[in-house]
Amino acid sequence: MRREVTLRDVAELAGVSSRTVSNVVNGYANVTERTRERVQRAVEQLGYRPNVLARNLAQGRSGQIAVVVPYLDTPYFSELLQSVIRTARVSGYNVLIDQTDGDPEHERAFIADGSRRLLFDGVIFSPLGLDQQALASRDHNLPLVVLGERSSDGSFDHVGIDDVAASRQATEHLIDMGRKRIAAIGDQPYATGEAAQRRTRGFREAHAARGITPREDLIISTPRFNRPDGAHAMEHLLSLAEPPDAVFCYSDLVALGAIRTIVSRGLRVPEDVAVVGYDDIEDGRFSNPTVTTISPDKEMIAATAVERLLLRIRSSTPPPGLELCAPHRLIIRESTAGRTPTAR
Amino acid sequence: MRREVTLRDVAELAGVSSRTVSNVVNGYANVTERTRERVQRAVEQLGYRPNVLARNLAQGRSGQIAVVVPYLDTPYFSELLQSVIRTARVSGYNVLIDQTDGDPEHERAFIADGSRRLLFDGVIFSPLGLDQQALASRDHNLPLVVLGERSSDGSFDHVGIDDVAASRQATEHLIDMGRKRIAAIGDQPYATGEAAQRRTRGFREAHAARGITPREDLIISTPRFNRPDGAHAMEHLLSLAEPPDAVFCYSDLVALGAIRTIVSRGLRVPEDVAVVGYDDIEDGRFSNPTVTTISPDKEMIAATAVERLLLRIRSSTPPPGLELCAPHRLIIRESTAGRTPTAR
DNA sequence: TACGCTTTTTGCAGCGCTGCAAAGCAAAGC
DNA sequence: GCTTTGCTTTGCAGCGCTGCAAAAAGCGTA
Repeated sequence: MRREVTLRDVAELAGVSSRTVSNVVNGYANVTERTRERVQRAVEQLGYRPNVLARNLAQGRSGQIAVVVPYLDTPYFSELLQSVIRTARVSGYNVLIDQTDGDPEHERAFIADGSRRLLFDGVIFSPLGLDQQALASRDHNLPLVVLGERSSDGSFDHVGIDDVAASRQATEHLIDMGRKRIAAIGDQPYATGEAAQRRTRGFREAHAARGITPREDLIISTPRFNRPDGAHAMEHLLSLAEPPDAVFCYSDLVALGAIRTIVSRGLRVPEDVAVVGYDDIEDGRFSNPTVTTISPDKEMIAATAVERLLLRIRSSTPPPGLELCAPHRLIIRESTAGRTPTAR
Repeated sequence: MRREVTLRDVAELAGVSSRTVSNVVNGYANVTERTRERVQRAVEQLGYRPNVLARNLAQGRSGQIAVVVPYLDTPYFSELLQSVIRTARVSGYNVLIDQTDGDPEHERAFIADGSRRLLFDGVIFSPLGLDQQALASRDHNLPLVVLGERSSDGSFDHVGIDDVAASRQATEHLIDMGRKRIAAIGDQPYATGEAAQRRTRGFREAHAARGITPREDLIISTPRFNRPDGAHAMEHLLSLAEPPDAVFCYSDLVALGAIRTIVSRGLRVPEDVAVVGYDDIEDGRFSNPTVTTISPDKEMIAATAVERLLLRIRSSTPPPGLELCAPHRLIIRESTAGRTPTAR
């Protein structure tokens, strides 16, 4: 493997200093057209490519941002990641992705122990196993934007949607269609379940607003928000003496799992049990039945997260940590409204 | 922000040379216990963390591998990526992920133009828009493993399953359950559609093996393998004078889209139309009905790809490019077998 | 022609680490 | 006592690029 062409090689051929070549390559101002052309020609002739590693070291930055999510195969995250990658690319950043499996140690390693620090200039982080306190004890020099769980403590930005309002809206939709026994699947009544708890709060607020008392035995906890969890929880609910006639699920995956259980018991959605999900993943737009859901504006969440992170990376004095709220809307589909002739 | 602690700082405190500290930090042999301890203590006292950027430059490698896929939100890829990340991590590699949206220019940039070269030591690549020829004109110094499309030209490894055999098996299953008019959704009769063409070949072979002539108008091309494509193709098929009574779909997403269309027309799966998919993504295990599918051994594909890539990275003389075949099996579910619990 | 000012180009000193080869040193052999 | 052998430790020269500050070159004006 022949030695790589360096700045110096180009400089020699073009008859200028290596610093000038660097200036041309990086598009700095204050280079005469004549010089620029000469250098350009030498660059092409030698097939010069900047050495990213050397540049990184000299600049003390890597041009990469990391996105850390619990599970990559969760459609919500992969759809979100897609937008993050596109947005970051526009600003010249590569995206380094890692999944933690929700393991607190692994999550901690990413934002605290600095072993990989410098490999990325900032992190967009979706915690699952780390509580507020662990999050606070992180490396404070690391620009950080948090998604989903945890609210900001002022030292980082948090991007999400208004979970309480969204959940309330979803629940009110079920109440308003005349359902009397509404279940909730996905509560997580412990330190790391902030988002789940916000959704439960919205669920309760909706009941309160309509003057109803929710049945506590219909609020089901699940360890994660995936299909098996939903299927399992629904089995339990259907085995009750007075099973629910509607379910608010804290993710579309949970909803799909629940629907699967309902249908395989020979019951109908929405006639026997109406179902609302959360996240608006593509699955829910093509399932049978299609799933009514809370649709967060993922594009905006991704764009906002990247934008805030780059701002943090670029500013010498860290900007204040903001609580940023993206819009959401309730999308009504078959799982609460009966079948329509053609899929949409 | 205080200056980072360097090797030299540690060396000074421990009273040894910086090279020795380096040796200790990297766990090289031939360091006396006494020295090791002394250095270790200094490292901890100062909170020293190696500077990855500097190490990368000095070593001329980055410790990262890139995985390039067309679409991150395709469950098949995100499930596969999950395994790749886990496997790579064990060997001390970070995974840099990028999606190309199937854009040939973008794909090319990754494996040919070297602008990001050095940022990763090797690439696991799932091409979509690049044909065999474009693939051949890549940077041959870049260790490469290809997934899915394209077979190896001897200069890189290709990992996949036996598409022809799998497709044949899926189609035979439909024939053997007595279906007469079997459609195929997902053919791509152009240079970049190798995998699709292999599946079509298997589809034809199955017919030939049973002495049947497939109806050409039931072989439908689709630009991609996603839900909308499947839904759309199915609409066309159902509008035919003699619509099919079975469909072999080239991905589970296509199958889910097709099923959605069938069901929303008031027809039943599998009674009116039986459906087989490909990939065995989680969606198909919880959909209504669940989807019969070809299940590639994703764990093994991921493990093999990473293993071969690391081998390439580590060897000075490039090993021969192999054609590696992971096992698969046909998993029969409701979409070809009727509902399990309570039929409706 | 000289002077002050702006624009362009240059030289050099690192960034923090590792490869290489030589130096140091202790135990073993003559 | 002196050389040989084998393990430890060291010094130094980069890796290829950019930040900084100073030098050089233009340029308009006195």
